[in-house]
Amino acid sequence: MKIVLDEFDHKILRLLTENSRLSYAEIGRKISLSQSATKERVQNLTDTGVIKSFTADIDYGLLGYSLKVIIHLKFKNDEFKIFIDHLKHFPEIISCKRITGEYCLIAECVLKDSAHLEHIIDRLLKFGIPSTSVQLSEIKANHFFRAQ
Amino acid sequence: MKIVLDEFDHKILRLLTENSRLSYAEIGRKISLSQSATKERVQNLTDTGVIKSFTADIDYGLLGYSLKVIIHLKFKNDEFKIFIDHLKHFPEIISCKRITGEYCLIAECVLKDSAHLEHIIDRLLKFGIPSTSVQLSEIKANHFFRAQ
DNA sequence: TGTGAAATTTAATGGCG
DNA sequence: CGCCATTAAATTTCACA
Repeated sequence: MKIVLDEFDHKILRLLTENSRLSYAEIGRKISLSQSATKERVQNLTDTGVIKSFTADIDYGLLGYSLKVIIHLKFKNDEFKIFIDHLKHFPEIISCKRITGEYCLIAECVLKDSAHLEHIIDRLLKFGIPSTSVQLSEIKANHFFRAQ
Repeated sequence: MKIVLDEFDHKILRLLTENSRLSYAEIGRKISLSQSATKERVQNLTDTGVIKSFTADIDYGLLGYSLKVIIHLKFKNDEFKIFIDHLKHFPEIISCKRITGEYCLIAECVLKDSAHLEHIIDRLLKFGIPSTSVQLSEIKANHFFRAQ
């Protein structure tokens, strides 16, 4: 199944990716479409699942969690499933994806300092083998890609 | 600098992380705060930078880009800077972070198929050495973390 | 900071091209 | 599908606690 979008839909997706709190009226003005037509399209995009969710990006550094790390995790056989069941006990892990390769999970983790990191690593070692990289800077974040 | 939030702010952050299009009135009802006080707080959270942005998450698979990969990139010396200048010519790369370790950049890339992937890898090889993992599933995505 | 009220702007719906 | 018109709801601003 492939959903084909027109120019209006693409513009809406771009605008909402850049600022998801724009009003329908505001979006409509920017793309020269009435407010009701804009609302209808946004509704369709969410109903079909093209827009998975509207979210806020938070700067955890400002809240005292200035260490952001990427943790790759390696497991024996299918033991990663056990870890996934325990993910809820790792609130510091704000995202986690399963990927191919030796390290089958990749997680983003938000931490106070290196002591906090050590504590998390100790806990992770009960499930698998972690490999940690410190995130230095964010070069591109959730950029909109215009599907052709 | 560390910003300390109270219970109201944390609840607002959680609600907006889960659905950034909630109205102030709706948020206010959920946390038992007037709509104007809620608006004031959301404003403060964005003005101080605690909320970096409001965005939409898009399902590129539904638009024909069903292959999502994580590409790690290795460079000689500081040649990664040259690549960063060319990032704008890689719209398929929707996020890119600088990290510590052998592979100093990690990018999320949205692709049509393996032919598309091959093409991207060929282009990346002009800048550095890529290592690619296919994203299998998203286990946790942009989860809210309640800073203590 | 928070509340409540008034004026302005949006959202939501239904009828029509 | 999109526009317009209408009603309900939300936003914005401000005075006051």
